[in-house]
Amino acid sequence: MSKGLPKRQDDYSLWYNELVKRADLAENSAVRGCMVIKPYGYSIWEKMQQVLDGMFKETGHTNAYFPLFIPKSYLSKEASHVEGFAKECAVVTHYRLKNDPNGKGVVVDPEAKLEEELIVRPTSETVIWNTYKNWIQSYRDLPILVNQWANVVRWEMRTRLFLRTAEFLWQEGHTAHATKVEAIQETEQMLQVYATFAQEYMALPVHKGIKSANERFAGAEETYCIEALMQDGKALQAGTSHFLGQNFAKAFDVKFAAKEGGLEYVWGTSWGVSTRLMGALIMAHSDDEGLVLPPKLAPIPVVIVPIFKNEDQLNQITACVQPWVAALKSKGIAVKFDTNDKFTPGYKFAEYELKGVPLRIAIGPRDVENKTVELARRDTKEKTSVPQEGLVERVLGLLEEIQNSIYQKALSYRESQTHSVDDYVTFQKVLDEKGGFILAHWDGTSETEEKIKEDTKATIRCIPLDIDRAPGVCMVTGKPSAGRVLFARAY
RNA sequence: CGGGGUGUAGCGUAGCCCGGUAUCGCGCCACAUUUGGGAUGUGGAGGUCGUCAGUUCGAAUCUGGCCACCCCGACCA
Repeated sequence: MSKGLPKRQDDYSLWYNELVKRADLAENSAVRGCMVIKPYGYSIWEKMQQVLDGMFKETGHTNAYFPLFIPKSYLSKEASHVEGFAKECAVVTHYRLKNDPNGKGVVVDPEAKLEEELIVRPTSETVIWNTYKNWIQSYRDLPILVNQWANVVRWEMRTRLFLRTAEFLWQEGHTAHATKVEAIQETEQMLQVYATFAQEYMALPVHKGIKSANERFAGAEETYCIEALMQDGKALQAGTSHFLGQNFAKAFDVKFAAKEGGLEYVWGTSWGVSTRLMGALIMAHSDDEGLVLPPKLAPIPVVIVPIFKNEDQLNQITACVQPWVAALKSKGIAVKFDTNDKFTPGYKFAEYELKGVPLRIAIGPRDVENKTVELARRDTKEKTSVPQEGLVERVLGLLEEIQNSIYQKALSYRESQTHSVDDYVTFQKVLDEKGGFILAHWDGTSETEEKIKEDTKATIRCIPLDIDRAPGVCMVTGKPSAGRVLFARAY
């Protein structure tokens, strides 16, 4: 049947691509590597933004906006930063077009060459620290707690909808502090914000941890991250929070007069999550029938499908339904009452399943007579006939239960796909046969990490902060290890 | 960026080897009958064959460039 999705088991990445398109989340655009986020997909992103923005404000941050373009010279001021991003920058070299002398459209006007090229921001540390230099004179100006919602461009060689696109949407927080301790606290606080968001809203269990030196953000002293496991056994970095030390302050000469006297460099952090979270959300929960969305992020948490043969029947159903819609709305739950008669109920059932609507209520003449409705859960595919009495409370309870149940399912999947391994042979075997997270000992050197990556394609996702770590010996070199680290093949 | 593959109506495709302007299904439009798991019938509309150039009387078909997408690699907060 052409209407069915490809099966996850047959071809996971085909399943993912098809699901993103068929559920109307996004599609490829005419521009290489850049996607069109469609209304349904964008409304999920908006929900994410709304929740995250609230959490940022709650922790004292305010939004601002910095330029899309960064003078080329800024990027090179922080040595490791430029090294990390130089290979994937889009560059603006001219500012004007003119009519093609051969009469075919327009060409770049060679006389309109920029004195200094502009980089389309791959991230905004440089332009922001250049600005902070002017904002900061004294300890009284600190801390600065700013976030921006923006688009950035990284010229990736191989792109995938939501997971890696040449242009993507994200938020980037950039904070400046008087002390190292305070900056580290900020970094850790925002990591916790991300972890809370992932777990409580996305229903996505994540490990909090610290990146190894190899995987650290270009220009950071320490990179904290949250790591999630997808249904194909691959890991996905879902958010990062960087302690920048004084690196950018030094690069852009940002100093402040300390309370105790004397000039000191400012301490910085930056932290971000992107539309990649959409990819995580899709891959973590969805099944062969389509999307499975957690109620807290679903654009349509509840849909009511009336079943009717004529206007009379629809009117009777509408009379039943209207009070429920109003009551749920007053509790902050958006309900779609789909009275469209161009599609059959069966078609609608399939469509809302594809789109991941968490809870479906069907009501027809039979139900009107018996004072019942049919409730269908997207996550478990359970259908039950229940009395109309107390429906609103039942729906509220069920939404909460679905949210929890999706999380628990993802959590138990992750637990079942997490293995502790002590020797390198078993490590490779588990990786090939099962995938998932592997907790193993590592001697702490970049060389060993590099060797493991070359041998197995697995990387250290993080040095976990939320798992008890006991010393041991490295599975590769036999040298001492401070504790197990989290390995996986990753997106 | 290297290797492999693909590009024909909104979507999925046949035709390509062996040149003569295009097949089928889904979807779309109209009407009728339908509506509790992707309805049925009848009629109808819709195509610069990715794009640019070349060969030819004639190109979806042969040749070359370019573009995009998919898979594998390299790269990748």
